[in-house]
Order: sequence, then C-alpha cells, then structure tokens
Amino acid sequence: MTSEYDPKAIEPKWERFWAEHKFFEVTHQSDKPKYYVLEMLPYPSGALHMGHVRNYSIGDAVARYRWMNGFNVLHPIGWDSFGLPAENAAILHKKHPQEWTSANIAQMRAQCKRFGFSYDWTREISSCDPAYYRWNQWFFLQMLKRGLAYRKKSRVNWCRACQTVLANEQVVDGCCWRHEDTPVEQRELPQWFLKITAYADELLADTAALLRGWPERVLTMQRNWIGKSEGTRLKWPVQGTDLTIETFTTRLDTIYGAVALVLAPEHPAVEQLLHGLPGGASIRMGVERLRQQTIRAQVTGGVEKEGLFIGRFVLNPFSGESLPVWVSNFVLMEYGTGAVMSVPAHDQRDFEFAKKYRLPLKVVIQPPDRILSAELLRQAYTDPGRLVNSGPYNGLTSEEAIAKMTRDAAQKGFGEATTLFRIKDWGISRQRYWGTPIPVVYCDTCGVVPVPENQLPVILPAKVEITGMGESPLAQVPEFLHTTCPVCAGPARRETDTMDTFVDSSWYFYRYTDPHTETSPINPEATRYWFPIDQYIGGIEHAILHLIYSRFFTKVMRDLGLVSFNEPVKRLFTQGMVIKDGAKMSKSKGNIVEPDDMVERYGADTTRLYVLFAAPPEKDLDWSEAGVEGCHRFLNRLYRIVAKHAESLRSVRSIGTTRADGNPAADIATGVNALERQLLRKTHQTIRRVTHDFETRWHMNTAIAGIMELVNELYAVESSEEEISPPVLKEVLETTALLLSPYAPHIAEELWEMLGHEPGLLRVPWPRAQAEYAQEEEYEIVIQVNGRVRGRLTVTEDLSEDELRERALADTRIAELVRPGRIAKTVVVPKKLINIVLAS
RNA sequence: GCUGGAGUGGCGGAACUGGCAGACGCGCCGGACUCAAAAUCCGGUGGGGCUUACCACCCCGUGAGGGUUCGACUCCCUCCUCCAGCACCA
Repeated sequence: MTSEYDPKAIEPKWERFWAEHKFFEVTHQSDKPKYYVLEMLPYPSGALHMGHVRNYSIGDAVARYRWMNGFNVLHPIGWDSFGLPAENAAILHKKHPQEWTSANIAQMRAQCKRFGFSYDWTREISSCDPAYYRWNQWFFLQMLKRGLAYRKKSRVNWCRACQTVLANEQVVDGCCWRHEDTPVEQRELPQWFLKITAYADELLADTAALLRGWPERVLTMQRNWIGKSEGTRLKWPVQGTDLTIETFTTRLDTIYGAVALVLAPEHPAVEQLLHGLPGGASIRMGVERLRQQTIRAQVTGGVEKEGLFIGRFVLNPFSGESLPVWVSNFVLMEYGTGAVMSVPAHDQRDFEFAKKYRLPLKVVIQPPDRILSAELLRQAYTDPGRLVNSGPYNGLTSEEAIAKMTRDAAQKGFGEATTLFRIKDWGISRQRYWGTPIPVVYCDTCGVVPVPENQLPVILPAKVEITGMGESPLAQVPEFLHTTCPVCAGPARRETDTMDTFVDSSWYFYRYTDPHTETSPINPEATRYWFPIDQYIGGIEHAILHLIYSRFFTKVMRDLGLVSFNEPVKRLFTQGMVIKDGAKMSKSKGNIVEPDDMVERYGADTTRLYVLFAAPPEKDLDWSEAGVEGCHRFLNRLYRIVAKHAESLRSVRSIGTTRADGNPAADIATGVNALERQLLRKTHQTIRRVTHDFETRWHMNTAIAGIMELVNELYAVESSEEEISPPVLKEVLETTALLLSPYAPHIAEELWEMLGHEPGLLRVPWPRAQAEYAQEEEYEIVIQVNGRVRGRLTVTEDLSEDELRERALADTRIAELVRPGRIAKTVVVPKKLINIVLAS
C-alpha cells in the first residue's frame, strides 16, 4: 500500500475483481425486491463521448445505491448497431459496415468497463445481430397480420445526402436531422408504415394517467406531437357540378361567418374543379406556383400567405350561401382534409388572408364583455362567445352551438363529429443496406407475401457493394433479391428496403431480461419479474421519437399477449448536455474532451465524480478542466487521510452507530467526547443528506458537496491536535467510503479494503443515519428587528416565544433598537429565528 | 407566435416547505513547509461605507419594475434576455 492515490493501479484492480466475482450479474430468481435501471442504448459511433459518460455515471450511481439498499438490480447495456454512419464509414474507409461496427463496439465496451460501470455483461445485446433483428422481423409480421403494418405509395421526405426516406420525426426545421443544411425534398414512393395512429388516443391519454414519473416537459412535447383535436367534418357541394369538398373545423359555431373555402395547392379536387372552366389554364399555372411555394415553405419555414380564386363556388351547408373557392399556400394538404372554411372574423390566419384579398368580414360570435363590429376589427376574435347572425343558432354559446350544429349536420347527412391527430403513421422503409431486412417478398402471381415465421431471420447478405447512391444496395445483390414465393414456389423478389433503426430501439429493453431466449422475443417470466423499468435515463433529444415509438411497441405487445401492462417505463430522467466553450461538444466545433484522455490523466473516478459534481444532472454541464482537477484533489485528500490512519485502524471495530444492525448501545453522552460527537453528528447528517438526495431529486452535485464537507471536517479535527478514538475515526472514514462509492466506486473499494474490510461494496448495506446522532445540540437563533438581522443567540433547547424574546432583549444592541412598549408583535420560527416587529 | 425551462459573486453552482443569500468546487490573495519551486496544509475572498482596527457597526445586493408578507432568490402581476421544443394543425 502506497500513501499516494494512484488511480491507474487501483482502478483496473477493482474492475478485475468485480468481473471475477461476477458482481453485476443477476437473475430473476430472487427474493429481493427488483430494480431495473436503464440508460439509453448507445449507437456505436466509435468511442464514448462525455454525454455517454454523464448518462452512465448517473445511472451507475443509482444502480449501486440500489444494490447497497438490498435490491436485485438489473443494469444492462447493448448497442444500437444498425444505421447509416456504418455505411458512410464503409464508403469512406472501404470497410464493411459489420467490421467497422464490431471494432467500435469492442472499443466502447472496453471503455465502459474501464469506467467501472456496473453492467451485467452477460446480457449485452447488439441490434445488428441476426439473433436480435429476427425479432424485429417477427414483430413486423405480427403487425402485418393485424393490419398494423401496411404498404402504401406516399409522398415521403427524402434527404439527398442520406439518399433515403426520413420519418416526419427526422425532419428538423425542414432539413434532415443528420444533415442540418440539407433541405428535405418530397418524393412519391411505396413505403411500409406502422399504424401508430391506431394508438394515438391511448398514447395521449396515458401521458396523463400512467406517466407520473416522467418530466412534464417530455409529456408536453409528446402531447403536442400527438396533437389531438376534436371537431367536425363537413361536406360542401360545389355549384354547377356534382362534386363535394370536405373540410374539417374545430369551430363549427363560426360557420355562418365563413366567406370562402380555401384548398391546399396539392388538393386533388383542384384539377377536377378547373376542368372545363374558362381561363383554367392560367389558374392552373397560378396553383402550380403556390404548390412550389408550399414545398419551399416546409423547407425554410414561413412565407407570406398567398392565394387565388379559382372560379368556382360552393354552398354553405348550413346557410345555403354561395362562397368562392380559393387555393392558398397556407392550407396544408397533410393536415385534416386539405381544405378549410375561411372565417376571417374569428380566425387570425383567415383574417390576414381576407385583409390581403379584400374578402368581407362577418362577425358571428360576440364576446361577453363588448360588441364587435366587422368594420372596427383589428384582429380576429378567436375566443368563444355567443352566436349572432347565425340563423336558428343565434343566442347559443359557442359550446352549445358546436354540439347542436354537429348533431344537425349528422342528421342531415352533410357532416359528422371527427377526432383528428397530428401524428402520422410511422414510415419505416429505408433505402439503405445496414438495417433489418423487411421480411416480405413480391410474387407476380401472389402479390405481397410475408416471409413465414419459421424462415426468419431474413439474413442481411454480407457481400454487398455500398456506394451511397440510388436505391437500396440490397437490390444489387442477386442472391438476396431473387427468391421463391413461399405460397406458390414461383420466382419472387425480396423487399430490398430495410427498417428504420428506431424499430430496433423500440423494444430492446425487453430483450435484456433474457437475451438468449430463442423461441420468443421475450421471456415472459423474466419480463414479469423485471418490468416495468423503474428508472430510465437518457437525453432529452429522445423525448419524442424513441420514447413514443417505445410506448407504441409496448401497447402492440400487450395486444399480442406478450405483456400485461400498458407502459414500459415508470420513471424517466432526462439529463442535460455536456457543453464546452458555450457549445455542445462536437467534432466540427473542435471542443471535444475525450473520456480516454481524462481516464489517462485523472482516472475514471475523478471523471465520474466531476460530471456529477459540476452541475445538477438535468441541467447542461459546462466543462472545466480546473473543475476536474478540483475533484481529483478531493479524492487525493480523502485517500491521504485514510492512508494515514489505515494501518492503525485495520483491526479496530468501528463504533457502529451507522449500521442498522450495529451497536445501539454506543453512548453519545458519556462514551465519546465533544469533538467526536461533533464528527459523528456531521457523519450522520451527511448520510441523511446523500440518502435523501438519492431518494428524491438526484442533485448529486450537492450530495457530493456534502461528502466534501465531511472530509473537510475530518481535516479540521485532524489539525485540532485532539485525539479521536479509533472506533469513532474508523466509523467516519468507512462511512465516507460507503457514501462515495456510488459516485467513485474504485477508490471507495480501495479505501474500504485499506480499512481492513472484505472488498465488495455492492454487498455492504448502505449506512443508516440515526436521528439521535444527527441532532444538533445547540442552535443559533437569528434575532431580527423589523425583518433585519440584528443579532444572534445560541440556545441549547427549544425556548418558548416569551423566553426567546426575553433572551433577545437581554442583548444590549437589541435593547438599544427596541424601546420598551414599542413591540407590535414577535414572530418565532422554532430553532431558527425570532423577528421583533416594532410599531411604526 | 405558442408551450416548457432558466436568469444568483470573477467562474461552475448552493439555499429542499417563504426564515442568516453565496454551501461545495474553481480562481484569486495571504501564511506555513521548502535553498527554491511543485505538491500539501492553514487562513481570507459579493460590493460599498464607517473606523486607529478585517472587535464591531451601517448601507446596497439574486435580470428590470411593481405587489403580497413581520420577513421574498423563493409567492403574485408587468416587462426584458437566454435556452429548448413546436410552429399557418383549421
């Protein structure tokens, strides 16, 4: 044993120890309460970055804390190993994606082990493993059987840089989520979709009902994303034709104020409406121009509202009034029916449109507190009110009118109540190689034929040329492409698209409960034991995509009879980003701090401690090298003081006040002196503080600050020249090691051993704070006069208000300020302060 | 524009339920140790004033302004700034 802290020697030693003793391996056959803590599946991009380290350090602290509190802890890790970067790397380095991916996984696995994260490595999974992705295919087939997977030709988002289709969720500000400067284009392609909309209502409802342990902001984002709105679908007959146009509105009460019907430029009815109309050709050109604008607007966001009248009229089904039909770039084909009624007096967009094109304004809703007139309106009145100028509905409130008018419309057959969602079905087809093959074949005779389950997995062929251009590389592999039809045995072609990798990560956490099951995607018994996930930890960037897809998958699995609950994740924690020099760490900004460098220079414990200490985990963390050194100094300081006493304390038995099964007879009043009492008090207070933090809000920065205070106290005692009895000193030192162990496990294990204990802290019970020891013996009472601090008072017990006032007035300064008889009242906060309020 | 979050020393941050603003760490200043330096240990460190005096005492101070309260970083109102998400959703 040296007296200098040497993480390079200590850390690998304990990592070997943990591995040799299978410390992190668990089974579901256990009498202990279970705890499933999960960090988000990483993409094996090459090496861990600080965001990973932060994520895993938080999760590891929680896992270790639960272990020490007697839980059977499932803490797994794996790899989200399909995806585009592997193909790009393949093109760049002329290396097979598999090779590149495997090398990255090997490196990142070694890094995780070097950080001492408590993963059960026997459960490691990798989504590019056929043993894993066969179940993606299996899920797809189940969904296909139930109509939850379907194929349709659709306008899709296409990224020129990725050469593939993007889900709506992958479009950020009109650009690709990966290529922020590449505008997304629209193309028509046949695509496979998963019917997430079938669960839209339930996904929405459960955000309120079942996700109490989720951050409010994530729930809000999901609710907005699902975007439910209840309204009415209406049919408008087109004059002079037998066509009708459908609109959707949430404000049926305003329909007597409609002055026009406005269509999206892409609306399929436009062509029919123009048919045989004089001047149709020039209108057609105008519409085409608007259509181009709409596409551009989706890319750049926001253009001026523009429109044109296309020479047709519709009849308002309620009033029978004839209204002009317009086409405008502000109406979206993707939402609702692609057509809206325009009510300028009561909708701001319609108001602006009407002002520009001099359409009339008709006020049909009056607010409770004033009278609106069309001439004086400066903006639309969009709140509810009472109906006017609305025929038989005059006098009704908006709410009453919507109900009654919807009923009437349904009765007369020109409308019905409709619930609309913003969320779209999930397009999962990708024209890429490195993903799960979609298990269907196309037969000229039989059409689209699912691959039979007993032929799974459809293996991704190893030999393939990846150019990054054109259609899926799989189409260039004849051995893969050409197959026989499972139904008629005739020649058939395989689907050459692969699945969105978000499919892989939608259910991976089930696989961890038994990754070796071969007959089913999940082991029901193990799933029953481990689920739900008690704590999920990851970045806010997955608030919508991954977390909503995962919830969808669980609901599908429930309906397949695989699980018996509705939501997979009980509590979710979203960590902040790691920032340096004011920006997120990234290669392009050149502000990356490599975890390996930090381990090399300071050790894993210092790095872990720093990422937890520098900021509360949910907030962004500003990287500071000086801060890392501070943490390193702290560990050194702790190591030194333990090393100094270790030899003499090895065979000493600690006083036992922190052990639940310890020595309760240790007498605080007589057995220990004042200094020892003070030290024990700080120790118990620190246990209480750290424990409370783990149980509530995870502000690990302050918990660690508490441990630092305890160590500072030890040093203060050290320099006081007074003797601390060995059993007390030992208890304080070993408690410090235990409290630190979730954050900095290697050094904690080393200190524990130096103090003469059997190693293996995960098996040591978490220390227990006892109120009698944590209790302060005296209190400093703040004396305020009119709310300002004017003095202090030290008391040893809870005094009554009168006694306290008397003691306060005994202070000469206070007596000076407080003339007799001027006291209006006194306010007392027990054990804290007294405020003497003077009459003015 | 809407929704959510934030704004506190030179810096990261603390103050949990309305009760001493600035814990802990960094940085800085001073001292000890040393031939010297590093490391380490000890002390100081929001701003201003008063004072022979860092014994004390007084004033100001948590983005700005107002309010509630004996008392406000904390609650309420108005506004400003920053971050994130959504954004012509009918």
